[in-house]
Amino acid sequence: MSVSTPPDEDGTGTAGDRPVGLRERHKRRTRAAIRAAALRLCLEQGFAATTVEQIAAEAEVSATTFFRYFPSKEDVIITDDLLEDRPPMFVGAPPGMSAFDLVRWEVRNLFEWSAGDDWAGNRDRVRLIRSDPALIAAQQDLFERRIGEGTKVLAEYLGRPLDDFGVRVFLGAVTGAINQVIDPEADPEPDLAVQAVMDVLDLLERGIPL
Amino acid sequence: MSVSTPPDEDGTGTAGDRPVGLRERHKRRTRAAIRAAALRLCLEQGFAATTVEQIAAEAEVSATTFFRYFPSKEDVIITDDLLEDRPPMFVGAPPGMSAFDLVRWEVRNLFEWSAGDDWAGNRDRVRLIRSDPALIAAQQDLFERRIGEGTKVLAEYLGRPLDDFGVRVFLGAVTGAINQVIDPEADPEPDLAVQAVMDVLDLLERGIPL
DNA sequence: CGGAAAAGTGGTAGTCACTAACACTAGTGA
DNA sequence: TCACTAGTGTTAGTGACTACCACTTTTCCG
Repeated sequence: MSVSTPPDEDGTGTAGDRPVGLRERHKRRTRAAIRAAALRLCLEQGFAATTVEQIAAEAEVSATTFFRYFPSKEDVIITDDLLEDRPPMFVGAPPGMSAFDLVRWEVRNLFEWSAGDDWAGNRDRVRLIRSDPALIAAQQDLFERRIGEGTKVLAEYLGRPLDDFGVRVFLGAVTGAINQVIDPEADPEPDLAVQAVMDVLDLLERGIPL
Repeated sequence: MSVSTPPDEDGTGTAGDRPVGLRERHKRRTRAAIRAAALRLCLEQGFAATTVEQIAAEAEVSATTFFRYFPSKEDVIITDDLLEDRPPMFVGAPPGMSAFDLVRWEVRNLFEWSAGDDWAGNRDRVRLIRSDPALIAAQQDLFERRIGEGTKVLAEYLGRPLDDFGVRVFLGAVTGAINQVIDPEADPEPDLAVQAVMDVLDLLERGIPL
């Protein structure tokens, strides 16, 4: 059992579900090429100093095409097809856990999952995101949206009404705390990050002694 | 004692500290005029659909001047001179409180303070901010920055090392939870909002029963 | 009081993210 | 093989924001 292997994302097109025609294959390759070009250029020059035109040129497409693949300049960096294809948070968890254990379970899964992928687990990418306020904001945004979904699932799991006050407070507190702790980490050893998150959860569960 | 009266912001220029020359007076009036124009137009047409040129025209200045007063289009709405001039969070609190009581104290002060002001307490403004993702993001940003300052002050107040792990977790949790609760409120009765925040703090202090 | 310095303003031109419309090409499915 | 469709490049445009320059007004000081 455990976490299933992430699908390949490198453009070979052996993964997906239904149609693996020439067209589909080409699209995946282009998408990956744009991502790679963006990361390369942004690491060199910084995100703000890199223009969409440059990225497009490097990936050998037009700027228009860039925007057909990614709705914004930030998106090319923060987006992550792997996570996108994942079910919403907490879905598929074994029943009967406490809210805290449920989060622990989800966090562990998340890290395991992304660690196996070239893009999602890419250290340079993570570092890049932390280096630019626009990227930080965009990621925050994405995070928030996921939490919105998570709230409903969590409420259901716990047998509480949707949009339950306690559930909202819980998730807000957990994610807020995690954000504070994960964000300023200089060197993002993945294992260290997981440990920090677990420490946060322990602290919140037992009550913060302040 | 208690909270001091907010300075006037309406352009009469009887408030500030040192120089109340013609120039300074004019600047305040212009600043207020731009704000008013922006709010009026954005409430009518929505924030996204309102251009800086329109706002500038309505306030009878050039677009260039607009950007001399406000660094971005969002800034004209989310910014708040009152809060800007306030000391950082937690400064001036009576000693010896717990972290939770300290936050309660700060929140109460904050609400009292802003309630007395035309701009900071403006309901339309609050509603407008909630209506547009760009404004929400910008406000979040401002909030985050304030919390950064607050962390240091809080650590010092509690006699802990700066950037203490527990302090960071505490503030992250508190603000994250508050965000979740305050944000989706349809009708922002100020007193209701305060009550919600207090409920959040109680919940976090006692431990969330989940 | 008068005149130089400083501060504020408008206009022009330019960059960059992003969108809409159109014509073109290449994979797809019958 | 032949229409159909999806993907692409080009062009033109909008809107936020910046840099620069010339002009006016306030302030400061001898």
